[in-house]
Amino acid sequence: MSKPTVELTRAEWSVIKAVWENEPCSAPAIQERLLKSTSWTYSTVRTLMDRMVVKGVLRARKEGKLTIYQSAVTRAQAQRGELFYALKHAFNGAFTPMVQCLLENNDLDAADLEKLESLIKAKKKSAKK
Amino acid sequence: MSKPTVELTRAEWSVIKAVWENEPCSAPAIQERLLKSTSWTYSTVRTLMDRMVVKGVLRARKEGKLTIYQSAVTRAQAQRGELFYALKHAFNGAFTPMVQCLLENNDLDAADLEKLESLIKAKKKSAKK
DNA sequence: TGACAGGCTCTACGATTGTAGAGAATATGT
DNA sequence: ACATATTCTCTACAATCGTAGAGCCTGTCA
Repeated sequence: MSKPTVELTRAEWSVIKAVWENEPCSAPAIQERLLKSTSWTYSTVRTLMDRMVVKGVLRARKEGKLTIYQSAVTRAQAQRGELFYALKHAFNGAFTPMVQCLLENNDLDAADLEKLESLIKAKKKSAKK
Repeated sequence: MSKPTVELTRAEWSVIKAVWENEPCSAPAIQERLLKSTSWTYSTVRTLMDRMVVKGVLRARKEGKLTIYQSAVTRAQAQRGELFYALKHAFNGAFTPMVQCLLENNDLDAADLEKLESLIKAKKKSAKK
């Protein structure tokens, strides 16, 4: 009953990240926020946001003349969507090769590796229960 | 000097996977191959493949009247591209949260977890060296 | 020699994505 | 009452993506 897998385009990712960090917020606020990274005009941002409302990833409400937006999907949901997309298409759903690819292509320091190990241990415990 | 991050669309993923399993191969062969899953016509597949040549993810050569295709990127390259896209956009490049998300949202059995642990151990060793 | 089959080339068309301008509406300070 | 600034609405447009039809070539088999 929660959104069936969320899918965001590149531009939409920029927007929703800004929204998560500011919500509830207006379109001009988001445009401001994104200026450094994107130099998009108000029109551009607004168009994106309205399309996202249609897609159901943002929600909009009118407050006087201002339109106030907030996210309709959580960061975790969106992350899952993105990750599962990759998992499904690139790795045919195979989990381990995916992690393997991740491990092989990143410079992880000892601390990262420790962290991962403990995550796995925790997972083991909860699974075993 | 290898391709600067590969990006494939959904349809292109289907095609290139079929190519990897058949190359070198002709467009009709790929169409055949994909019929079960997609029921795309020859035209569709051919168009996709030619666009992929332009993008540089396939390579084509003429053999008599037949056009023979093969991949210009490896599976690993493409997987990396997809994964890094997700890593960058959804996780702002943060590795651990990504793995965490993976762990939290999949049913992994004990064997999977063992496998992961040993991957990490191996990585630790090679890093430390 | 004429009908097929298989492959090819060219063109198309609607949907989505990235990007934005023009002009209306409204509030605000003077 | 007016100039200004802010926000909004509407419309647009090129690029990419998913999908495919129409018609041309050529080898082959009766």
